[in-house]
This record gives sequence, C-alpha cells and structure tokens, in this order.
Amino acid sequence: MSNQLVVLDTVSGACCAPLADAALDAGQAETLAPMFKALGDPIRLRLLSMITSAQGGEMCVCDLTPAFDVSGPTISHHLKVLREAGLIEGDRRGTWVWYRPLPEAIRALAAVLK
Amino acid sequence: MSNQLVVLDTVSGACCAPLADAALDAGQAETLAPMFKALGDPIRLRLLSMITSAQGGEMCVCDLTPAFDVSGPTISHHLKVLREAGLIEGDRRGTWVWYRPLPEAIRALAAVLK
DNA sequence: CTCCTATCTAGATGAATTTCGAATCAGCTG
DNA sequence: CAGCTGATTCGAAATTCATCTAGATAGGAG
Repeated sequence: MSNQLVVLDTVSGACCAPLADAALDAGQAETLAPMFKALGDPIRLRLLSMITSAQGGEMCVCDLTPAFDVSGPTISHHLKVLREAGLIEGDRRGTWVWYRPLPEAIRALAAVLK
Repeated sequence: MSNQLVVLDTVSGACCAPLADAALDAGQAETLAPMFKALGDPIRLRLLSMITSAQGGEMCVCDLTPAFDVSGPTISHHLKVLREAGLIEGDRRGTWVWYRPLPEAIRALAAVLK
C-alpha cells in the first residue's frame, strides 16, 4: 500500500518546504521541475488556466482548440504534456474529450513558491 | 509615470488572478511562461531554492557551483537564465559574485497558482 | 606589473521541443 | 456498414536548449 518513492503526496498535495525555508534536494527538484516546465509555455499556461477556471470544473477540447492560432494536433500535444506532468487529466465522453485540473499538483507547486 | 504594458506590478508583485478565478490572456501568459520555464530545470530549481533559503538572503556563486555535478560555465548559464527571467539578481563584490532572489517575482508566480 | 582565482562569454554539438500535415482511432448517425 | 466529426498519434522540419571546452575578463596578492 505504501509507496517508497512518494515525493508528492497526492492526498495532501504536499511535497516540499517553501523555497525560502529549505533548499530542495536533487530528488525533489527532479520531481518538481517537469511540472514547472510544463507551465513554461504560453499556450500550455493558457490551456491550464482555461481548464482550471472553467465553470463545471472541466472543459472540452473542442472548446479549447479554437481559442488558439495553432493546429489541433499541436493543442493535443500540449494537453499531453500537461497530462504527463500530472497537472490535468482527461477522459472521452462519447465524441468529445473533457479535461479537468488536478488541484493537488497545482497546490504543491504553489506551496513550494510560497 | 504610468506604464501601459505593466503585466507584473514590481511593487506589489501582483500580476494576474489565480488560475481558478479567470483564464489568463495571451499577454499575461507570454509574461509568466518564461518565468515558469526558468523553473523547469532541476538544476535551476535547486539554485533558486539554495539562493532563496540562504541565511543572509544571498549566496556566492563559489558556494553554489560545487553543489552540482556540472561545469562552472553550465552553472553560470543557468544563473543567467534565472536572472533574465527576473527571478534573481546578482552583483560582484571583489572576487566573488553574490546572488539574491527577487521575491516579488516569486510571489507573483505563487499568486497565479493559488 | 605578473600570476592566480573566480566568473562569464563564445562557439560547438547532440538532445529535446514545437509545430505541421497525413494518417489513425473512437464514437456517432443515417 | 459507410461516412462524418473530434481527437490523438506518427513522422518530419525548424528551432531551442543543456552542456562542454577554450578563451576572455575582473579583481586580489605578491
């Protein structure tokens, strides 16, 4: 049941002390960096903000794609990056795919910064 | 006196509403993404955490470099990325260069995430 | 002034990223 | 089943990135 490599507690969303309190060790940095990296693109940042602020708590790809000047496959790629970073999750419901945020992960990032 | 393109208020550290409150516009995303991108590397994340948690509020490059397995120029490069992202600043004092965090910028990122 | 140390800059290289069009897959509808 | 629409995957091109070595620059010590 226990996981020996828990760095990000998916229940509490906790991971590490705030930056100002203690330096991250290499393992914590390896866990957190890919999450920040996923936010390091303007399209992905807007995608996450649209999904996170959506009323109903989730958003259809069909509503995300037309908000950008890039192709559908490119949006799909960026959503995959956010998904693999553990920041969002999505599921198909019939014709459409809906994405919602994973708030514990986002909270963990916020906690490290402050 | 007023600046028409202020996205990040360097006095208050404010920038944008939390992700959950409103979607970022393209301009805000273009401003914030490079800052998150700078955090998207494990070495840079550790550098920032070491600098930010340093007692005295600043840290010498000579104490940062030996904590990593990469060459001096590589550390110098990563410090430059953090500097250009507006997350840290540094100055030479005699032989050594000292870096300290820019807390308004870090607070702005934290505010967006929560 | 000359040497030594700390840091940064320049240039090169291999790996990763962004993006697209084409092809594929999932599920509806007639 | 055949055809349509939404979304993802695939493969390729252009760009960016992390890292190194070598060399430059800044400042202190003899």
